[in-house]
Amino acid sequence: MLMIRSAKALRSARPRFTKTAGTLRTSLFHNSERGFSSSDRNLSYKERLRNGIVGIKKDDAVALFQTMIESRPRPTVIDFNRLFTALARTKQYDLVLDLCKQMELQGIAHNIYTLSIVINCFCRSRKLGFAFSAMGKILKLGYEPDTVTFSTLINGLCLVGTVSQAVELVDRMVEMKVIPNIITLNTIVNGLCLQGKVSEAMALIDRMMDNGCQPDGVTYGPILNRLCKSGNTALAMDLLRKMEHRKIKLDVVTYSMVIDSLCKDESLEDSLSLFNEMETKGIKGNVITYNSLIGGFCNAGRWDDGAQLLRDMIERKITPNVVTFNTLIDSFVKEGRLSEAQELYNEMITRDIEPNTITYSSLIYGLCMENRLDEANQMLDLMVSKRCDPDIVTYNILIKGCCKAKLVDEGMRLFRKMSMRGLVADTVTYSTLIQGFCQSGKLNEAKELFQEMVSIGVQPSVVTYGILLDGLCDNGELEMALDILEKMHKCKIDPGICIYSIIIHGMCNASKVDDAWDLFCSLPLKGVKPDVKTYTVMISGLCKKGSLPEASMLLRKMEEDGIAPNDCTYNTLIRAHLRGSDICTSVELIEEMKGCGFSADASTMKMVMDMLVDGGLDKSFLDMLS
DNA sequence: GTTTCACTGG
Repeated sequence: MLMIRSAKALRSARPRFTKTAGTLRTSLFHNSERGFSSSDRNLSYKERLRNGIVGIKKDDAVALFQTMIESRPRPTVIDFNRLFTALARTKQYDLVLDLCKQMELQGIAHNIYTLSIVINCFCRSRKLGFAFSAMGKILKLGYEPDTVTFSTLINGLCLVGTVSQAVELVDRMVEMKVIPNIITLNTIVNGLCLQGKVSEAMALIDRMMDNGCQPDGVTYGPILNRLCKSGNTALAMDLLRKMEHRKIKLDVVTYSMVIDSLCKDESLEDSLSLFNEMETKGIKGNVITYNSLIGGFCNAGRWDDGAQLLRDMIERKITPNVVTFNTLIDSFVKEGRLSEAQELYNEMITRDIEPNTITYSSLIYGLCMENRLDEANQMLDLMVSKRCDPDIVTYNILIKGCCKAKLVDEGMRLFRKMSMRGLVADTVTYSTLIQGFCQSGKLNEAKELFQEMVSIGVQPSVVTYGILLDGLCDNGELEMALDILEKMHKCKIDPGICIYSIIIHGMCNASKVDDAWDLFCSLPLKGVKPDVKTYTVMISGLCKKGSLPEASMLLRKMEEDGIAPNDCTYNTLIRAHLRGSDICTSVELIEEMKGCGFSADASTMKMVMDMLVDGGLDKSFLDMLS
């Protein structure tokens, strides 16, 4: 793999940097993210503020505040502002507002900084009215609102989605001779992006640049994110180049967004070259960059390269996390490589990475695919014992596994177990079980379950209806299927082409090919466009009725309508013509099918073999098929 | 000395 080779070459070109365990530990203890110990509480508030209050927890903050209030001489408002800022950074806005009020009641007055913090907290809590009141208080107290005060309020307006008012406020601040700065601009750009107004955001930046304001990485972040999330990867790439051209420093986050977007677009080669470009500039990929790449490789069917990337990141001291392993495990499982997925799970445990619900659900899915239901159930017990709660997806996977193994009663047992654990069955749960009952020929149970979901207010989806109608048709209850179709019309549920295909199929199976044909012909009037499945089902019905010329004509019509036949369409027609001993047309159809890149399926091959044995076909026919 | 803005993975 080219990329990995080049990554290795890069690595050897850079100086190695190894942190010892000792320095790591020291740096950890400098960090105030840990809680306060009892000895901390004996420190003076000044020392505590100085020791660092980053990431302070609620209880510690309240205790510290209490100490400050009781201290004599009183701390200055500046010290309180420090505490409030730290708390606001942990998003505890209500607590900040509460403590601000208490401080005031203790006779310590707000200054303009405190009021800016208060405005920010109100804005972040989407309480714009109170934020503007605080602004009024600033004016009443004779303070002059500055760029920060205005920017904070502008951000508040952007957060509630009134970006036009935010822009008006910029005009107001300019009138008041307060100069907007880069943060004011970034705030407005973000506000525009929140509203999906990417073009306006870009235009604003250009206008600002004309006025001598230089954008930074923050300016473009929301735009780039928006472009990537809306699938405009090419535009995101263009913007990345524009940023480079404008000499804006790019970081790993910026690159990762575009790399992820390229991976999602299945442009793996482009994402790899961007990754290499980033690393060549000395910007090292992080776990998120690697997770995107691993996902991209797995999606492209390059599972082993994905696993190799995991090795590569470990070697480079980029620590994989639960997402890394989940991506690989899920991908290996879906490819039927369960044992490798299980090895990855074991490696997670070895590396002290805690599996989560997604990890276990993937493994349970893998076991279900192999009909290893006992082990799947054991896995469920294992995750519960490890305090990892199964969710509705986990249960849906297991229930589907039961139904697939024709153990629908076992599926019902899980359904009840799940409900007892407080999980509410959803449309997927009910649909799966209804399908299980239908496939076991237990139509009454299927109907009852359908009734139950409707009566408790779980909305059946088109998929649910499809499953039920298919089950009814397959079990000789076409009339009831038609009744339900009627009900769907009455309830204004758009059946969609899948449902019509199922009904047409049911009609053909019930030897009502003429009814099926009428329904088929009425589809355009209903505004529904037949797809390849609808055509194939109808062709199959005509063949069954013995109307081979009509069936062949329908093949031509679907091509005219721009619907490409698939292998199933061809095989259906070929078998029908073989059955009718029309060897000539069969040969023509086979040639045509081969030209489309399809081949004879198992039942066609079986029919050919049988006919060879009976002498109904020449041996040369077989050569043509291969 | 204290206040404002942003972005990445399942």
